[in-house]
Amino acid sequence: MAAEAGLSRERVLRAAVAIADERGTAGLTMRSLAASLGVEAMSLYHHVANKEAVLDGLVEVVMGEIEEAVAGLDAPAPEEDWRTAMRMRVLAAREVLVRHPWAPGVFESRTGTSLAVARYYDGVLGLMVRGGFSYELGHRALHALGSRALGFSQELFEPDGMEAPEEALAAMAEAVPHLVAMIADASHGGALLGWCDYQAEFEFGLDLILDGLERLRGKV
Amino acid sequence: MAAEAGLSRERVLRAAVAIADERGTAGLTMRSLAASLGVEAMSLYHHVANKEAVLDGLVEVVMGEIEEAVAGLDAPAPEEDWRTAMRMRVLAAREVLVRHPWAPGVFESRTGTSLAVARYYDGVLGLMVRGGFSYELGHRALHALGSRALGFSQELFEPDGMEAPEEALAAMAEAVPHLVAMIADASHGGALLGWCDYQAEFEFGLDLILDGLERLRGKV
DNA sequence: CACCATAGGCTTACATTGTAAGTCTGTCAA
DNA sequence: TTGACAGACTTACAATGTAAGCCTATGGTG
Repeated sequence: MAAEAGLSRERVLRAAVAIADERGTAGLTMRSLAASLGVEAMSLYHHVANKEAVLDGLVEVVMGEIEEAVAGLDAPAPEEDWRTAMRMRVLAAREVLVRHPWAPGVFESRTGTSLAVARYYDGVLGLMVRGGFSYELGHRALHALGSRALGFSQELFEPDGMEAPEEALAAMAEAVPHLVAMIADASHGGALLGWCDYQAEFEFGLDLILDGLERLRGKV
Repeated sequence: MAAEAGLSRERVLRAAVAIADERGTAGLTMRSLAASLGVEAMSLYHHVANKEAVLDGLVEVVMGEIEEAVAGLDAPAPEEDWRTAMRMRVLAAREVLVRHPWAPGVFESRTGTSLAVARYYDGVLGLMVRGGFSYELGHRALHALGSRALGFSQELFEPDGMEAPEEALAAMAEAVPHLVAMIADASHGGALLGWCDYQAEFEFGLDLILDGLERLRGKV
């Protein structure tokens, strides 16, 4: 929409984030990106190698926001309370990802490790080591946490839309009796939709893992 | 490559799986799929609605293989030992996914819940309920497990290729001191590449979660 | 000062993809 | 016999990434 001064890798990436935020990654094409900068598609190639590089850049930007959020945290020293320090860090990362719902998909699509992501995991590992983890346990912990360390987990169910809850469920009712019973049982919310609190579920899973790690700390 | 008799949804999906297995999903186009069946691209549309439907079909096929693997299991009754029953089920699913490395990506790309996936999770939930879980804990457990219940977890690091281990690591060495130290420390394998055993790491994370759940069983 | 190399924009053109629309043909029921 | 239809094919197009080359102002150098 806005033209302004010359382009730059930074301006291009910022615009890409903006488009992804409002239209999702499907709406992010080299042409739409260029248009949002008041420029032609091919001009972008003076600043980024290709579209893959743009996606890599998105990861960089998001990781930057996460590092910033983590830096602004007032967390306990890991030597004192690694569990709380870790929990705060992960939840801070999660807040950033919630602002960019497309980010998990982009993270997963990147093959090969980006420096920004490696640096983040290095920080996570450092935190655990300072908290008394052996490198071996730290290693296993990184795997066990997986993307949860970055604040997201794979939801195979109802990722975004509403998916016509009643009809869909009714249609498969007899095929999935336990799920139906589980929803019927739920004393929470009451209705079908929105009856489950993703943030709470995320924290539950995170705590489950952190508890397990704490129990192993020092022993392995 | 082979023509043979008429098409059918099943033949199309089988061919799609074959292509994904050998060329990855990037190599799976309507044209390549048609060609592998000795047919023109548009002919496929008599049997599948569109490419999305093909991808949905891939999920169906994989879930079918998983259900088959699970059915062939000689697992203890959940009432006796839910933990072992669950563990065996998940690892059986994982074996199927290892045969189809593209599957996780396709699962993640599907929005909205497929019947096949819902049915699988229904089975997992049923197992836990028979093992003494409340619906509430079963619910949380499904979230905590996430895709791990299907046998895969998000690896943000070195997803497939070799990624020039020494050079890449050396390049980022000063940015990620803890990771470097961790690798140096590793008494396992010895070399950089292949030094970490994904299957073992997966099982570690799985057991961490199952242990945590067992501790909560009956209490919530 | 003249000059020209370069950065960074633009235009054109093409291959690859999914898929809409319509055609052709053999099979089987009326 | 016929005629409807399933299921193949042909053609055509829009969207996308990107290769190749053009054009122009800017600024360092003879």
